[in-house]
Amino acid sequence: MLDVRMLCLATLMGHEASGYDIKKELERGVSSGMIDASFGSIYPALARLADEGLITARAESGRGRGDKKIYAMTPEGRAYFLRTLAGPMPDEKYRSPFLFAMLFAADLPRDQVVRMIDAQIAVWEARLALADQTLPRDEAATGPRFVNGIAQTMLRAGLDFLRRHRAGLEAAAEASPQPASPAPQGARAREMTS
Amino acid sequence: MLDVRMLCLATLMGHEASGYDIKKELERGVSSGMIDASFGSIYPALARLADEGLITARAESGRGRGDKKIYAMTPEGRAYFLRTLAGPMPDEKYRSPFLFAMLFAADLPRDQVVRMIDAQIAVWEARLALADQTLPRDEAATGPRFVNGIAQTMLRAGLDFLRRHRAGLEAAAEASPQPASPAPQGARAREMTS
DNA sequence: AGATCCATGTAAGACGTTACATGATTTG
DNA sequence: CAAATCATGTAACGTCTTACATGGATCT
Repeated sequence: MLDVRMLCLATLMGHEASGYDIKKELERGVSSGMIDASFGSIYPALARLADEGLITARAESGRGRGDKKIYAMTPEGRAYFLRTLAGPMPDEKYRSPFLFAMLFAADLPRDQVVRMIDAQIAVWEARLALADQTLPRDEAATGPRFVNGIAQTMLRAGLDFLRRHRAGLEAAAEASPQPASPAPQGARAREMTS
Repeated sequence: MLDVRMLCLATLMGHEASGYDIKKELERGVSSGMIDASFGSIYPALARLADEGLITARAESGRGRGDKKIYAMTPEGRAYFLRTLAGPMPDEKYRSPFLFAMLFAADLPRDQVVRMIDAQIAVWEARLALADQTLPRDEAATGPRFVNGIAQTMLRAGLDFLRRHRAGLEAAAEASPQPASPAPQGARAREMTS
């Protein structure tokens, strides 16, 4: 599980929505960055879910913009969703191009490594800001608050680490200046270890 | 990038290997948990990379077990790999069934939530143990050390958070006991938590 | 002797993205 | 009026997994 179907159902657990709405919530919601889905997968998924009776479709037209299909959970849908959450879940997967690239930091020019770290800091800071802003003081939303909390905690730890090591690299660069750019072959960045 | 091709090249950056070897290193290596690949994608990828001249194939037979194809980087392969690392990278994606499920903690029976947290603690503890053990005191391997370091830092932060909240849930359960709903199922292992 | 590991590969199918096709409405 | 946003859908394509097909070697 944890496919487009579940993503759609998850959104509809909160409130009814159209395919378009769901896409937007996945982009700028609590789970943004975690998972994403495109229209090409959302629309067929919604059609199939409606077929199976897990959600209902209601057409809304005339008002403001044109035709719009609004989907809502059925009791069977809710049951199915919660049952699936209780069932076996696939392993988590953290797919990070940044960490992958950093594995080869020693083979890359130091200034490129610094640039990558800066970029990652920016990404995580943005994610942290999103988490701060996404969840107001809604006491009832324990689930989202929990997820936001753990995300913030881990992001802050990661950012700390990055900032400390970035500073270390800068210092090392001043101690032994290294010409920038593409593959001077012998050069190795060294004092990352802390 | 960050597909099977890059995964194979990444492994071969370190040392020559067969398809089988690569699979195993991806399973129990630094990047395990981050990315995985199956034989069905590795073997074709290696064949294509050899076709393109980015790696060489050498057959090794007779010794011990039967036929085995050992692949090794070419200079072009190395250049291609590093060039790709320097190029544009896709966004990171953290796909966590656990966090996804926790978004709906309020809709799930409390003991199921506790069980999920315990399971996640076990997973992260295992990952942490792997990180501790994976990297010896190899001073030269700055990249892997960096990646391991940040992984440990973030995992420890996450584990802290989970343990604190698990304790909070237990306390709440004693204050207002709530029966388990869907399937009582039986006893559950509990001693993993530390 | 049977299970498990080593070792390679192919084929079918799941799942998702990008690009295409279409059209109304709002905003600058 | 042009551009962006709202809104839905289909088709082609890519990528990866699962299952299949095969066979030798090692361990119990």
